[in-house]
Amino acid sequence: MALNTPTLETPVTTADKIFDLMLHAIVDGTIPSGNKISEPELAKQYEVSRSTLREALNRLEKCHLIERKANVGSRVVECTIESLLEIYVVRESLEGMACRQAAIHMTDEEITDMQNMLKQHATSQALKDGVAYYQEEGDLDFHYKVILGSHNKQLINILCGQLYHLVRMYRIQFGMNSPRATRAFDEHSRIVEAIKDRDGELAELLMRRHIAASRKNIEKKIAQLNTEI
Amino acid sequence: MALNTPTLETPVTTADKIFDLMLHAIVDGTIPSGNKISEPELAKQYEVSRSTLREALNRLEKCHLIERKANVGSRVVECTIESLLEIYVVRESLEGMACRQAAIHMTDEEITDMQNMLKQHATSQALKDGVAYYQEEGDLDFHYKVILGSHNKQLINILCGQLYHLVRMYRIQFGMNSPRATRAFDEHSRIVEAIKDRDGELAELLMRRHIAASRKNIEKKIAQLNTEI
DNA sequence: AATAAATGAAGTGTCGACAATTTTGCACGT
DNA sequence: ACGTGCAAAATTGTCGACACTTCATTTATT
Repeated sequence: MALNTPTLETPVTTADKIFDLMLHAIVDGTIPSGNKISEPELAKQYEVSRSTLREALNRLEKCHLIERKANVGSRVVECTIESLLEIYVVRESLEGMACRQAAIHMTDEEITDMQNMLKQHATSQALKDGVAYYQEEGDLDFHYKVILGSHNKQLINILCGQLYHLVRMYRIQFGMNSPRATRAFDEHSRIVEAIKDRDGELAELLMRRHIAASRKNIEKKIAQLNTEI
Repeated sequence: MALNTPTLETPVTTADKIFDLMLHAIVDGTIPSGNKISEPELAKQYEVSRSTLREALNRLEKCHLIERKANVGSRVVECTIESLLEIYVVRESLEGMACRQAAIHMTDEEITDMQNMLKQHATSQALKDGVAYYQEEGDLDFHYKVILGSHNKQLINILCGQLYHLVRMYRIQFGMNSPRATRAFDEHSRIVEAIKDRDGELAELLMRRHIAASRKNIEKKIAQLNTEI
C-alpha cells in the first residue's frame, strides 16, 4: 500500500540493483547533491565492474538525478531552489492533466480504491494529527494513484519514472515535511470528488491549485528564510 | 534557423554519432517501428563494438524511441494511434505551460526574434501556399522557440530532449503534413501576440487550443479512415 | 500423438584491458 | 611570484571475450 519502494519493476540484473542502491543513496543524500561521481571508486565500492556501474549511471541520468558530460564525467544533480520551483511548474501542468484524464479514464474500482485510501489517511491523520511526515508519504501515494489513473503511458512514464525521484530527493534533502498536512488532505478529498463526478475540467483545476499552493508555500518559506538571515 | 539538426549538442564521442544515425534511421522509418533490435547485427552494420552500440541504445531509450526488457532485448517503439493521442495530451499540457512561462520569462529580444520568424513564415507560406511541408517544419520551429522561451530547464529537457523526436517520428511515418497550415499560422500569430502582451493565462489557453485542435484533426482523420474501410 | 524434458544456438549482461581524453603537477622562463 | 608549457597520472570511452539467460529444436516418456 505505502510507497516504500519507488522502483516499480523488480530488479533482475545486477545493474538494476546498483541503480536501486544509488537511487536511494542519492535521494536520501548519502551521495551528496552536486558531487562528482568517480566511476572507478564507485565500481570498487559496489564491487562491480565499471561497465555495470555505467549501465546504472545511464538509468540515473534518465531520471535526471545525475548529469554527464562527454570525456569529463558525471555529477549528481545540484539541488537549487530554482530547479525545485521549475519542477513544481512541470508538476502543476502534468499532474493537472493527469487528473483530468483520470476523471475520464479511471475505472469505478480504481476510484473506490482511492476513496478507501483517503479514509485510511483520515484516521491515521487523526491519530498522529500533528505529525506531517506520514501524511507526506500519503501525499505521494495519492498523487501516484491519480497519475496511474490517467491510463496515459506517456504521462505515467514521465511523472513516475523520472520526476518523482527528483521530488522525493528535494523533499528529503530540504526537509520539507510541510505543515500543510490537514489542508492537503481536504484538497485531496475534493479532487477525488471531482474525479468521481467525472468532471475532468474541475479535477484538473483543483489539482493545479493544489500543487500551486504547495509551490507558493515553498516560495513563502524561502522568502522567510531570506529575511531571517 | 530551420530545425534540420534536431540534436542540440554536437556529437563528440562515437556513441553520440551512432545515436544520431540511429535516431534519424528510426525517425524516418529506415529502422521500422516495432522492429526488434539485434545488438550484434547493428554493431557490425555500424562498425562499432557492442558496448558502444549499447551506449547509443541507452540514449534512444531515454527518448522513448526504443524499449528494453532485461535479458530479452530492445525493440523500436510501436507507432499506434493511441500512443500518438497520448503524446498530444502530454504536449497540450506541457506546451501550454511552457507558453505561459514564455509569456513571463521571454526577453524582448526573443519575442521580436519570434515575430520575425513568423513574418518569414508568412512570406514563404504565401509563395508555396498549398504546400504544407515547409509550414510543418516552421510549426516545429515555432513550438521549439516557445519551449526554449519558457526558460524552464525541466520543461525544455522533457519536450525538446524526449518528446520531440517522437513527434517527428509520428509526423513522418504517418505522413501527417496536415492541411491546417494557414489556420495553424493564424493561431501561432495570436499566441505570439499574447506572449508579447505578457498575458500568460491567455497564452497558455491559446496554445492548448492550438494543440488540441491538431489532436482533434488527427482523430477526425482516423475516423474517416475507419469509415472508408 | 501429445506433452515434457533436454540440448543446442543465439542473444544479452558482465568483465577486464586498452585507447583517447582530460586533469594535475612540475619545471621552466619571463 | 606568476603565468606558460610540457609531461605524467587519472579518468572516461571503446573494445573483445566470457558467463548467463532465453528461445527453438530435438528427443524422450506417458
